[in-house]
Amino acid sequence: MAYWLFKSEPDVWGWDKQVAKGEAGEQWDGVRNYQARNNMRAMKLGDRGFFYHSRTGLEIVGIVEVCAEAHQDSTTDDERWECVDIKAVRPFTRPVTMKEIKADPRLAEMSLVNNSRLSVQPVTDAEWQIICEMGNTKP
DNA sequence: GCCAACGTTGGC
DNA sequence: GCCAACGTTGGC
Repeated sequence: MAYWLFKSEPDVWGWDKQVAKGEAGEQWDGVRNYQARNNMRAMKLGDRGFFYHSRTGLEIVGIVEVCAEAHQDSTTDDERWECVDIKAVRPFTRPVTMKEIKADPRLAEMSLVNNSRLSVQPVTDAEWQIICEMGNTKP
């Protein structure tokens, strides 16, 4: 199983809205960046991801699961853009902030740290474990 | 609200 | 196919 990180702007689509969608989940639409789209194409059913709040939160607030593999983004007719569906799994016991992530040398390779503009990113197994521990949350 | 970093566009 | 100009993102 692979791990990922999804960035949201909480003003537009935050963790609470994601939780409200329940088991059905919701498509992660609106991505208009090839690298981010390619990451979504690589996702498999059951893959897990961190749910990150950018701009007004700057912290990882929860864990999500891919509940539908890549398909056409229904918010556009442009066939280039695809997205997956994700559903909330559990919130972080304690959110892990960008500050904490930046302060840990083991996490220095994360895109979140060195390519802040990529909105859908891969996360390694090791990074996943470390961040879950930091948030006192079951992986 | 500012601005650096990055991705995309389009003229040549 | 290069690269300058432009638009967007996101941390601060």
